[in-house]
Amino acid sequence: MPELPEVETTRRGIEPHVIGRTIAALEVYERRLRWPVARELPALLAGRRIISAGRRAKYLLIGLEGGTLIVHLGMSGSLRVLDASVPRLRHDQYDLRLDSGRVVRFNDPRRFGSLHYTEADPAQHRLLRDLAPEPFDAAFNPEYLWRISRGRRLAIKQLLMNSRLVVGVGNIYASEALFRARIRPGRQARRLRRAETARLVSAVRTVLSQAIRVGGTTLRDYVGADGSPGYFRQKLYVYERVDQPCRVCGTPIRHRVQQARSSYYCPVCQR
DNA sequence: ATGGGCACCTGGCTGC
DNA sequence: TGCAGCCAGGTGCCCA
Repeated sequence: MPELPEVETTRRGIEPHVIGRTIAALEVYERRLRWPVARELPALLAGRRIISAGRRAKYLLIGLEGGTLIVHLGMSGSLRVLDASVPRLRHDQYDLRLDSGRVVRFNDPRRFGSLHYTEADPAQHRLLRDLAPEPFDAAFNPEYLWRISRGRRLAIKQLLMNSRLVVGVGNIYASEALFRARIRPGRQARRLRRAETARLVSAVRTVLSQAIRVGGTTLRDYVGADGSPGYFRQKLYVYERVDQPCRVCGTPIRHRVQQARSSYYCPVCQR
């Protein structure tokens, strides 16, 4: 998916177009996403004003008067702001039509994305309530990572990608953060030393914020709200660079499969 | 409690 | 050219 930087880029992209706007209609063309889009949603949303565009982990939170839309982009989803006259394409599943004449259009070839709506506190929604602290919050700190990694036999990369423990980091940024922290992806979490947990917290924050700065990483499907790709791919140190020279020491980058996901690392820089 | 494996779905690429 | 097989940015759920 879109990982945190891509979701944040999307949030920033739609924000100026949606704040203060009223929803003219929600038009659902394909209800079958990861969970079926609720049939009653269009009737619930019509006429509501949008007051905020937020994010929690990889979820976009579109705040309305009296409720919140919870949007997930899955692996291949994107949200774009378009003129309502732009013809729909394959895999466009819904349009949030605004009173400005524009639409926020959701497209997701794999349909792993989702759309939920709640009138309660979104933080208490079942998809959000057990999420770990945001990476840029003070609560995500070396002490926190130290504490949650104690006694854990799973690989540190798996820990980074478990949203109950760390949020926002997916397969690309897990490999990239571990490279920057000089830790091999397969190391057991409980084997990390204090200094390493500190380096890793800082590496997660750095890599996410650098990626946000250039609009995220586009491998295939991802585009921002204006349709443009993210440029962080050019800054990747290890992801999808198997056999290419490490940008730090020149050693060929290695690839291994962990829990059916590709991991990339430098065998010299990372220990 | 923890951790691993599967499922959901489509498309693009590789190799026979 | 056709097609089988594999891989892809996520994550909830089930099982041991």
